[in-house]
Amino acid sequence: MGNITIRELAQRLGLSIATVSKALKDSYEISDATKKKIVSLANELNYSPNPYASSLRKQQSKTIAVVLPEVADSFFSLAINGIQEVALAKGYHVLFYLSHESFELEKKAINHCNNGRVDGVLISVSSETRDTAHISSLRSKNIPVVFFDRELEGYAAPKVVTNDYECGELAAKHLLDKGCRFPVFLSTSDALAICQNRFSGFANEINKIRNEIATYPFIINCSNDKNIYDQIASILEKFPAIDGIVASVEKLAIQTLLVCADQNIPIPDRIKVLAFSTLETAPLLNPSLTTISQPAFDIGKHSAETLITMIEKKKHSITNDYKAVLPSALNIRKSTQ
Amino acid sequence: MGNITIRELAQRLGLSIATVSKALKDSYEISDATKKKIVSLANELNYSPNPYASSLRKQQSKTIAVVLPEVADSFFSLAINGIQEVALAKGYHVLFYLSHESFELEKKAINHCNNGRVDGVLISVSSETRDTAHISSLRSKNIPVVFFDRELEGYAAPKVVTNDYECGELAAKHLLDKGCRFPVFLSTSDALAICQNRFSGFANEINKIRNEIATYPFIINCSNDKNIYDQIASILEKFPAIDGIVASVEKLAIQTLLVCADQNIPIPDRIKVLAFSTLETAPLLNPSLTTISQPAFDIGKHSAETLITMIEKKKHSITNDYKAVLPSALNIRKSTQ
DNA sequence: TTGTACGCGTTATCAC
DNA sequence: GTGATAACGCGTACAA
Repeated sequence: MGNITIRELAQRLGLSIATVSKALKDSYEISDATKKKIVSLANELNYSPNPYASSLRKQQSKTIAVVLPEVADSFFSLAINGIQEVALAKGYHVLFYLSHESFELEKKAINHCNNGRVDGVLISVSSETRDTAHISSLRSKNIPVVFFDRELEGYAAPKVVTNDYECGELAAKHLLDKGCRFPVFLSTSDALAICQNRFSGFANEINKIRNEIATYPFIINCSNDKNIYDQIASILEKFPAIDGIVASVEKLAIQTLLVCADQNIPIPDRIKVLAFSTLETAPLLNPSLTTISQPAFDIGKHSAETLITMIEKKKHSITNDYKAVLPSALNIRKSTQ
Repeated sequence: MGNITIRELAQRLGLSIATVSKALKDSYEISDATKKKIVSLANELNYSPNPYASSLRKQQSKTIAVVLPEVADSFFSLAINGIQEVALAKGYHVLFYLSHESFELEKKAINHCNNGRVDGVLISVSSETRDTAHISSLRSKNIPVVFFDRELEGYAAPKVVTNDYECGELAAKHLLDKGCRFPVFLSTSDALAICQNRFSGFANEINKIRNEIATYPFIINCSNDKNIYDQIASILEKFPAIDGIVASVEKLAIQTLLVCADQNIPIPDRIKVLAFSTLETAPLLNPSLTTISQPAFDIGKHSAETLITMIEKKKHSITNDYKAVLPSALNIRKSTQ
C-alpha cells in the first residue's frame, strides 16, 4: 500500500529509475555523489525493495520450502534449527509445510512449490508416501529437491540421512546383550526407508540367533496415527513373551512408555525399551531412556547446504546419487539395563 | 525457466491472455465451451500460476510470517501446528523466522516483512526484546501484527495469550499448599509480559504470608541462554533454603531437573518443582512433573485466525485492544507431592 | 463472449 | 554517469 518504491525515490531526487536501481546495488556505473544521495534518502524513507517484483524479474525467489511430517517432534524441530541457520546465513527465506503423515497433504504442499514460489525443496516424506510422481513433477520444472532423514528408496535425488542399517544392528545387539530373547521392532510405515533400513539391520542381528527363538513378530507396523497407544497395548497383550522393544520413531517411544506406565509393566525388568530419538528429556524419564540419537541439527544443516549448493551452482556439483550419511550414537540408559 | 505461463496457454489455443486468465478464475464472462478447453489444457500441461506475478499485481501475498524464539520447544511446536492448520484452511503460506531469543535476529526477521513479502505477522517476542520500533514500522506500512503468548506489555496490538497472572497465583498456592516455605520463581526475562504476569500472580500469593517467610529471592532471572544449567546450580547452592521452584518456561524446567538429578537433590522431598510447560513427557519423568500447561495449539490457531481476519477485513473487525485469553490448566503430578 | 492495453516494482540492456 | 525502455507473469478496466 503506502509502500515506498524505487520510482518514488527517483522522482523525489529528480533521477531516473534506472539510476536509483543501480545505485542501490552499488553499481560502479554510478558516481559516489549520487549514490550517497540515493542511499541516504532510501534509508530515511525506510525503503525496502519489493521481493516479489524482484523475484519476477530475476526468476528466482531466494526462498526454499521445507516439507515434513511434523514439527512437534524433537528430531524435526532440531533439524529445522539447522535448516534455518543455513538459510539465514545464505539469505534464503523458509516456507514450511506440514504433511502430518498424510500423502494428500504432502502432495498439496509440493504442488505449491511448482510455480516459481521456491528455488528448491527440502523434504522428509510422510509415512503414507509411496508414489513419487509429485516429486518428479518438481524435477521436471528444474526445481532441485533434497531428501533429509526420511528419503524415498529408489528415487534418485540427493539425500542426507543417518546410518540407519548399522543403528538397527546396534539396537538389536544391545538388546540381545542385555538378555532379551524376544525383542520386537515397532515400525511406523513399511514404505519408509528409515524404517526398512533400521529394521533390516535389526533383523540381521536377530536372525543370527533365530533358531534359539520361538516364532513371534519381529516387526509390527503402527501405521494409523490415531490410536498408536491402543495398537501398542494390544500387541503387548497378544505377545506376552515380548521382552524388548525398539521404537523406530519418537512418537512410538512415548506411546510405548505410556502404555507400560499405565499397565504397570516394569521397564527394564519385564521389557527393555530402546528408542530412535533425540528427546531432550530422555535422561530424565522414569526410567531414563536408552536412545539412538540422530545428529538432527547437522542433518538439517547439511541438507540445506546441499540444496542451496544445487540451487546456486545449478546442480553440476551435486549429483542425484549424492548421499551424505551422518552417524547416530547409542546412549545407554536405564531402560535397557 | 521451462515454466508454463498463461501466455503460452493462450497461444496454444489461439486465445487472448485475458480470456485464459478469466477462464481459469471461472469468470462468468467466459463461455463454458472455452472454459473447458482452457482448463483441460491447463491441467494437461500442469499449469500453475506464478504466485509472485499475482502478488505483485494484486498487492497481496497470501503469505504470513511467524517470528518466534525457538521451535525446539513443545509450546511453540504445538502452536505452529495450530497456525499451520488455519493457514492451510485459508490458503495462506507460512514463512518462519527464528529469533533464538536474540533481539537483533528478531529485528532482522521483521525487516524482511516490511516490503510486501507478507500480508501479516504473528510474533512471540524474544526475551531480549524491549524496544518496539521494529514492530511499529510494520504498522506504519499497514501490515497487521498479532502477538501470541509472548506479547509486549504496553504495545497496542491484538494479542492471544493465556491467563498468566492467575496461573502464577495457582502455582504459588499449590506449592504453599504442599508445604513449601521458600518457593522461588525462575524467570527468563524481566521484560517479557508472560514472566511479569506469572510472577506478579506468584508474588501476590507469596506476599499474603510473607511475614512468615525469611528474606530470600522470590524471582531469579536466568537471562543468558548459554549457561542456564550453571546459573540454576549456583542458585541452589547459594540459597539452600529453597524448597520450591516455579519454572516459567520449558527450557528452565528441563535444566532444573537436570541439575537436581546430577546433584542428587530429591524431588519432591527436598525441592518441589512446577513448570509452565506442555511437555508431552511430563507424566513420564522421574518424578512425573507437575505442570501448568498452556493451550498451545489453540493459541496458535486463534492467533492465526485473528491475523487473517485483520488481513481480510482490513482491521475494522479487530481493534488494537483485542486480547484473547485462553486458560491454562494445572496438572498435579509427583514433583510437587 | 472475447480481446487490447496497461500497470504492479524490479532488473537489465542499450543508448546517450 | 545517467536515462529510456523492455521484459518478468498476471489481473483488470475498457473496448470491441
